[in-house]
Amino acid sequence: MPELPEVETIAKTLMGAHGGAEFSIIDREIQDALVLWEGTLANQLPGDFIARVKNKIIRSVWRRGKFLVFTLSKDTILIHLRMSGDLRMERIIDKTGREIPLQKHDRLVLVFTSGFRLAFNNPRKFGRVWLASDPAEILGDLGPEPLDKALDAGCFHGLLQQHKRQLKPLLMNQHFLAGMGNIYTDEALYRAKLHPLRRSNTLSKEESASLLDSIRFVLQEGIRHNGASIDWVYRGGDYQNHFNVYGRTGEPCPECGTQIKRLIVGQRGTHICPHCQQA
DNA sequence: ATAAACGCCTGACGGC
DNA sequence: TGCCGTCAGGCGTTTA
Repeated sequence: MPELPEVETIAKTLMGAHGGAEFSIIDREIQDALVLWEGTLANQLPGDFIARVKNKIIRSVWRRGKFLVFTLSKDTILIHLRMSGDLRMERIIDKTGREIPLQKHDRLVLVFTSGFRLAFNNPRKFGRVWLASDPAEILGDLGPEPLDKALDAGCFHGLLQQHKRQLKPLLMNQHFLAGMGNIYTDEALYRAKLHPLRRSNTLSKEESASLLDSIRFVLQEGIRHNGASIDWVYRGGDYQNHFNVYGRTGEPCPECGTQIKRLIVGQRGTHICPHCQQA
């Protein structure tokens, strides 16, 4: 499910920003970890992972691209939710003293001494968890953060010029730019009035600047709405009610009224206004 | 260098 | 009701 705004929303929630301070994982001590599906661990054996996180304290939570990063008193946990991952911070014991059962597809659980636990639910088993002494081991190859002010229009134009690729797959390549996924890429290209198959090196400086502006706009709007909730994977945000093209095949373009068209680009469902976004 | 094809997994949904 | 194809917010590897 999650792209940059959804991961940002989760990170803020785990810092206590939304559901209240008791759901924060900051300064919580990890009492134990349950590895319910071994494949979840990308670079550790279950026994080694559990031993290394036990009795560690979570000092900070942050996001890089679509990765969630927990800095521990020693070592770092990194989580990528991929398509269907979700995190649940919840009480272990309910008010009547009964233990709350784990859910179907819970793959890994961090148990805190505070009486809460963080469950990593992951139906499709695509998501992964890493443990690293240095987070750069995992994050090192990521492209720039789209919301980082150090990335200016001129710089972005230069990056686009370095490739002769279709815009949409390039923007979704995490080595090129970190955090864009299928939805926000479609929305950004629509807002910039650029066709997803346009070659990246054919953009003018003005078009590159407009694209960067559009990327930032849709990401910031996504964050402001606490992300998007779609289908059976629900996160609590409502940005899905503000999509202009994604999932709106056959509906009128808000700008010109032309029917939104669905095509396949880079093996991904892609939504455009054929009038506003000319090839 | 670029991109298509495929694999990894489970679940929802629509058509028959 | 069940079966079947299609689709799904991601990404790595292989192939062309």
